[in-house]
Amino acid sequence: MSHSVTLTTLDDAGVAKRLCDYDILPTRQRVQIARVLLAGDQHLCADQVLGKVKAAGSGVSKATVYNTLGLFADKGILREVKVDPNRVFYDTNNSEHHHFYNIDSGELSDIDPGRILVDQLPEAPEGSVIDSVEVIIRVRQQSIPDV
Amino acid sequence: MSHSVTLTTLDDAGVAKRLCDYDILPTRQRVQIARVLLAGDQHLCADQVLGKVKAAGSGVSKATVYNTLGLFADKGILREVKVDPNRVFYDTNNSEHHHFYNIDSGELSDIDPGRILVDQLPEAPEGSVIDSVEVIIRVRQQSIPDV
DNA sequence: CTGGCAATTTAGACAAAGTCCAGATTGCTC
DNA sequence: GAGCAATCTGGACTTTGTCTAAATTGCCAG
Repeated sequence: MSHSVTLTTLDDAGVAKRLCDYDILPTRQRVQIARVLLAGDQHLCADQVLGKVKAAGSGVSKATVYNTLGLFADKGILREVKVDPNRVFYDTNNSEHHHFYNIDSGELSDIDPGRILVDQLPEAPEGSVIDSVEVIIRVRQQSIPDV
Repeated sequence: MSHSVTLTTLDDAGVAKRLCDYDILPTRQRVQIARVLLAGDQHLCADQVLGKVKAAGSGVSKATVYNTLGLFADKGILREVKVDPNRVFYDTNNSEHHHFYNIDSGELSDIDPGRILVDQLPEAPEGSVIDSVEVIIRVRQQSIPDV
């Protein structure tokens, strides 16, 4: 039932099937991008995905990577995380959870869902409906205390 | 005691004093930028601040606006809100609160602090300390239901 | 098979937000 | 008012992402 399982061992056919499950036509490029993404839980930005796809020897253009990541997010196979004003992260864990963002290293990590609780959600302003709730805990590298 | 009071009637001397309170040397440009910002509670991005400063007939360069907003945020006179990957918002309300972000209109609004509660804050990952906690509730324009 | 058609992909031009730099100004201090 | 540090400036540059028009692909009917 869980769709956030990620297997490094998924072959092209498996990836293609996964895409179909999400109502995505599995073109060659999409399968290649999905293979990179589904190699374990991770938080990547478009540029990193492009780099990894190219490193894997697959020719996929920048525009296609951007289009495809947007498509995947729309279809729900991954989640966009907007935490850094210069970069959108794509999270292969599409279940409900929140994030730590290390402002020094630029790294994103998941918060154990059991360890945080948002209560008393307010109503959206007149004429709007809630789309998503995101909690971002920004952390810094622990500084060495002054002696 | 509250430093988030904003007065449209603040004169240059008042703004300058305010800046000094925050340990900011009140240069001409900084006072002009502060006057725009302190004209009521608002959420502006750098571009909008630049536009307003120019509209007020004051010559201030783009670089200075960016530098100054960063400085103001560092000093705590305003807060950066990173909710949109292409834009940093500066919030003149520097007290603890969270935001609604309307993804259709691009508008940011405050959540009444009494209407939301984050509980059970998790510990930061090994070697890091919490810098800030931000809750963003993304909302959409309520769509007209299909008939 | 083969023509036709829609969806997808592509390279590269473009756009927006923000940073960087080297030189000019400003404002203190003595 | 000379010297010096801080600040400001225009403009080039960078980064992330979007757009466009043309090429490619996949698929179906005949």
